[in-house]
Amino acid sequence: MPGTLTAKGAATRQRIVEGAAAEIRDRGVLATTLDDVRARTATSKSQLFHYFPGGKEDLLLAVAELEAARVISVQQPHLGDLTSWPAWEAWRERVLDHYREQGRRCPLNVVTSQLGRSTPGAQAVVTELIAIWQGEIATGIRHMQASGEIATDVDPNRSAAALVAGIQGGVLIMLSTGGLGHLEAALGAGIDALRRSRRSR
Amino acid sequence: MPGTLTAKGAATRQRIVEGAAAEIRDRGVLATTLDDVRARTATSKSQLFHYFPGGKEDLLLAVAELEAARVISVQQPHLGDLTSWPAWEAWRERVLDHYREQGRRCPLNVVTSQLGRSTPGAQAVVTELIAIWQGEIATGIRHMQASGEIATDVDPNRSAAALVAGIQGGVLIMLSTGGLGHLEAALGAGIDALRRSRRSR
DNA sequence: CATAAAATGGACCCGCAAGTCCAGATCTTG
DNA sequence: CAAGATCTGGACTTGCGGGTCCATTTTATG
Repeated sequence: MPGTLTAKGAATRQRIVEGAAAEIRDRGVLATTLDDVRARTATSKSQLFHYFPGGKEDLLLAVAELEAARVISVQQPHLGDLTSWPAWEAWRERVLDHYREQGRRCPLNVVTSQLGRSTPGAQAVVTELIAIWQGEIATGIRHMQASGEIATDVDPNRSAAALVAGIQGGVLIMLSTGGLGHLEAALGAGIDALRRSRRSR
Repeated sequence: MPGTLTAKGAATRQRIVEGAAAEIRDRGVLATTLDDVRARTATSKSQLFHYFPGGKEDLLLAVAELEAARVISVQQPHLGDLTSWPAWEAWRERVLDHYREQGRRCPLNVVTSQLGRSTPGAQAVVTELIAIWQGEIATGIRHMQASGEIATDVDPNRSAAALVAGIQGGVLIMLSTGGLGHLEAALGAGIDALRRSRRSR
């Protein structure tokens, strides 16, 4: 492991992580070998272990971090600005569009399900991702409560948790069945519940 | 592959599947080798390939079918009898209890995420499981609509889909974080939405 | 420009686990 | 009880893929 990274070194490291992520997206974690990554990124075996001393596990962890960041960033700027019903709709559409075009490949779920429970590092990545996601949604709910669009007896964290769970499940089901129906239903039901909260008191 | 199974043969086959399922529950798919299964079930290599000519994949598929059946049966008889609010509550408790005690191990999600998208067989198992689960819930909703406990403008299939997605996501998150909060929130929010439907019109 | 650290290439090792094979035991059924 | 199927034991092969090693080249820095 290098003490300090050269500019060239940092570039190579990044190339490896991105190449590995792409390979995994294309062919799955199970089917991706270090040799595949090596071939795709035009690097040598020693480079892989130079930048990821822990071997494959290290590399997978770096990929998981990259993909976790992607999951959030692809929802922006909508996710950070849930301040009106049209904004919620825009976010909803964005999420659906993303998974529609991404089709069968949810890189993060794939990666984490591979090393999910095993390594504490990967677990931390997932936990943080969920926390951020849920936090953004909860902030949106509080904002809507402040402007009187959502009833104040709604628990922002709990509702956000339910919504995140629904999205996760919807994506998971899509990965197996190929259908977007469940994701669409979960998003719709979750947002509808918020929207109707005012009227139901 | 045997043309017909002897009584003894059937027993052995079953012993293998159940042993493999237990091993996977204990140590994960990744860490489970055919030798582990062989040791645990007191069988020989040739027996494994005698009953599962397709090798590991065949065996995993059989395990997936077993676990899928378990997922449903553990929710019975409640899942098949969602005809009153107390019944819904009982079902909810059962699901939570099950995953609470099962802790970090969701055998089905583990198995399917391993070969999920790859093999059409495993995909069929998951698709069918989801369909049955969702169908049972939808039936319960229709029953409650008939007795006036749920508003008639609720789409049973869509609501059931959202609920199943929430449960799946909640379980998935529990697998990574260890917390039951999301599952609990998803179940609570989903049922609450149904319960409030009458009042919100 | 000298020197030490970092980066690179690629040959090599090694263990593991899936899968093969066949001899022999056991069962079924006419 | 005989014959053909089914079942079982376990040694063996094989390939793959993660990980090691070291020689060589490139880069930073005084």
